[in-house]
Amino acid sequence: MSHFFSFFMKYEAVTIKDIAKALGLSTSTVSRALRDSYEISPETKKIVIEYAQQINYRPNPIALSLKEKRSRSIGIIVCEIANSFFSQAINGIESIAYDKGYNVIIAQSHESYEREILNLQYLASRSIDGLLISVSSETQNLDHLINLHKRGFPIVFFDRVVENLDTHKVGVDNYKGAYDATSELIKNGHRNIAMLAGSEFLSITKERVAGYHQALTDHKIAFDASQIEYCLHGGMNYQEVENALGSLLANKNKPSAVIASADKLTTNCLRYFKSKGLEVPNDIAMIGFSNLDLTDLLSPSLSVIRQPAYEIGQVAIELLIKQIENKRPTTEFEKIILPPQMIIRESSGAKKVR
Amino acid sequence: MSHFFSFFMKYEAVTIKDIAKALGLSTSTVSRALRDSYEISPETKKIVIEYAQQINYRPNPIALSLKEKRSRSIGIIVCEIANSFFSQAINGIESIAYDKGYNVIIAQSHESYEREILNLQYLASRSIDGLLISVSSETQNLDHLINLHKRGFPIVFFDRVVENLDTHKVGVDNYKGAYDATSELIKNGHRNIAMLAGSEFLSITKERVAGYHQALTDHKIAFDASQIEYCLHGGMNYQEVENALGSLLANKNKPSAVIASADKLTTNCLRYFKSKGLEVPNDIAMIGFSNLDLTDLLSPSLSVIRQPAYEIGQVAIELLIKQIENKRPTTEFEKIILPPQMIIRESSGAKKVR
DNA sequence: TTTATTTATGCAATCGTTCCCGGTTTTTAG
DNA sequence: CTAAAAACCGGGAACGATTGCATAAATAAA
Repeated sequence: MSHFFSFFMKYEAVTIKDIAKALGLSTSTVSRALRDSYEISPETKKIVIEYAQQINYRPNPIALSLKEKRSRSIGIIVCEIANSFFSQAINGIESIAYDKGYNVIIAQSHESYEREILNLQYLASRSIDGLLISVSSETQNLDHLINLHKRGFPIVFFDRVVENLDTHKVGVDNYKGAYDATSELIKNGHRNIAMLAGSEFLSITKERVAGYHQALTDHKIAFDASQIEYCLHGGMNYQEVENALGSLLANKNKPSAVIASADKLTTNCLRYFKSKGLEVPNDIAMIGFSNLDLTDLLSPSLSVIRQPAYEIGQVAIELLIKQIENKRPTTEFEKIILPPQMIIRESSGAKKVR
Repeated sequence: MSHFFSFFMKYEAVTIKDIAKALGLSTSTVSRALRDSYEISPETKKIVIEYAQQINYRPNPIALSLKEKRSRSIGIIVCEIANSFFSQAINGIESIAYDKGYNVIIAQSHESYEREILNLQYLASRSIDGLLISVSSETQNLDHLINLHKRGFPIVFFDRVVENLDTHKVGVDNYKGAYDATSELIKNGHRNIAMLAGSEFLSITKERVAGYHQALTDHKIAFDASQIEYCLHGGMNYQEVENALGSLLANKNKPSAVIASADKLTTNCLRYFKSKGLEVPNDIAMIGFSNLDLTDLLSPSLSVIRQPAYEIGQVAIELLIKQIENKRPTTEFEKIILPPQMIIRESSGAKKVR
C-alpha cells in the first residue's frame, strides 16, 4: 500500500505525530524529547531521537512560524540585482543572515516607484520579519514605508537612505566620494567639470552634488548649475544618459571632465563617449562611482569611486536582526557611514596638450 | 490602553478573528464572506469586506501555508548572483514567479559542493515547493538531489544540467556555441586554438569541448588535448585562470587564439593577457562565453557567445510551476535547449601580419 | 504507614485559516 | 397550510508544533 501511495501521492513530510504514534507516546513528550527537555527521561529521549533520525524528521518551519509569529525571513528591495553594487551588498547580507538562521527574499524595483510599492505589499503579505531597502530613484512619497514603520515594523535603509524617517541607516560617505573625485580632476588640470547625476529625489545624489560643489568652491572654481544633469532612472536606460550628456557637452563652457555618480551612469557615460568617437581622457576625462569588478579592463581603464558594498550589506543586516530580536521596540536609531575608496586609473588623467 | 500597548508591543496583524468579534459573526462566516462564498448573503459580505478593507486585513500566508501544505515559495541555487548570466536568469525567473504568486529564495553555492548541500538542506527546511538549480562546478555526487527527487520533490535544472536524473532541464546549445566560436576563429586564420574550459564535472563543459573538437575536425585541424585546460572553479579565482593560461601559452605549438568557455573565464582571460602585455587580437585572439552587458566597452571589444539567460530563467520557472501545480506526479520530463547568440567584435579578429 | 516530593508523561489550548457538518430561518412548491 | 428546499450562518476539527497545567507513579521523608 505504501507502494501504491508513493506513486500517486506527492511527498508528505513526517511529523511529530507520526513519531508519537509509532512510539506510543504523546506529541508533547516527543516534542520535549526532541528539544532535550529536563522533564523527559534519558531512555525516552534516546528512543525518540534515534527514531526521529532514522525516519529523517525535520520540524515544519511553517508550523513554527505560525506559533512563534515570526517567519525568520527578511525582505530586501533593491532596484536591480544585476547592479554590481547591489549584488555585492546582497552577498554581504546573506553572509550574516544565513549564519543567524534567517533567509532573505529579494525583490527588484527596477527603479520604479510603482513596483517598489507592489514589492513591499508582496513582501509584507509574505510575513517577513523585517525589511532592508534601498529605495527606487523614482521614490518621493514614503507613505508606504512610513505606514509600516509606524506600526513598529523593522526597516533598515542602506545606500539610498531617506530623511524624514527615524530608522537605522547604513550608507557611504557620498559627500567625500564626490569631493575626492572632483578634487582629483581639478588636480589634473580640469576646470570645467560636469556632473552626470542620478535622480534628484535621492539623498545620495544630493550629497554627491554637495561634495562636488564644495570641491569646486574650495578650489576657487565657480559653480555652474548648468554643469549638472540629473537622470531620473539613474542611467537604467541609455537614452536618458545620452540626452543628459548631449546637453552637458553642448554647454557654452564645454566640460573637459565628467563625474558620473552611479554605476549605470558611469558605464553608459563611457559608452556614449565611445559612440561619439570621443577619446578618454584626451578629449574628455571621467571618473565615476562604480563597483564593477572589471573597470580595470575597460578602455580606457576607469578611475572610480568604489563603495564598500559587502560591508554595507553586513552592517545593515546586523542592525536589522538586532532590531527584530529586540523584545522592546527600538527607539534609538543608528546612522552608519562607511568611507568610499578612490581608485585612480587612466580615465581621469590630464588633458593632453597637442 | 491601546495607546499603552502601541508603545510596548510589536506590530500585531489583524486576523479574521478580530473581524468576527467586531462584527458579531463567526470566523467561518467571515472567512467565507471574504472568499465570496455563495453561502453568505450579499449584505453580510458587503459588511465584512468593507470592514476588512477598513482595518486593512491581510490573510496570514503562514497560516494558509500550514493549511494548504504549500508555501508558494521556490528555491533557487546558483553559484553566484553577481554573475551576469545568473542575475539575468533570476530576472527571468522572477518575472514569471511573481505573476503566479510565488516568491523566490535565492541561495549561492559560490562554486562549492559543500555549500550547495548546505543551501539545499536550508531551503528544504524552509519548506519550499520546488527548486531551480544550476549545480556548482565542484558537484559530482548528486545524492542530495536524487534523494529529494525520489520523494517526488519538484526540481528543474537550468544551464548546468546533470545527466542521470530524470527531471525538467533547460539550457542552451553549448555544442553549437562552441562550434560557432571555433569556426569563427578558424575563419579568421587561426589554426592553433586553445580552450580555456570550465569544470570537467559540468555537462556544459563537456558539450562545449565537444563543439570545439568537432569544429576543428570539420576544418581538418588536428585536435590536441593539451590545448585544453580545465578550471575547476570556473574562473572564480584568478589564480586558477593564470595557471591554466600559463600552461596553455607554454605549449609547444603556442595558440594564436583562445576560447573561454564561461563568464568569469572570459574576463579573467582578458585580464591575464593585459597583465602579460599581450595585445588582443594581434598577439592573441579570443572569444568567450559571456553575458556581460559591457563587453562592447572592454579593450578590445570582446567577441562573445551570449546565452539567452532571461528566457532560460523564464522557461525553467514555468516548467517548475507546472510541475508543482500538477495534481499527479510528473512522469514525462522535458529538456529544452535554446540557441546561443554569437556577437563578433574585435577580439576574435585575424592575426595581424607585421 | 502516611504524607510530601520528585519524576515522567499526557491533555488541551494556541497560532490563523479553511471547510465539513450541522442547524435555523425563510422561501417555494404542492 | 404543510412539506420540501433553499439560503444563511455557527461550531469545531484540522494543519504541525510548543507549552502550561494536570496527573500518575515512584521515591523520599516523617
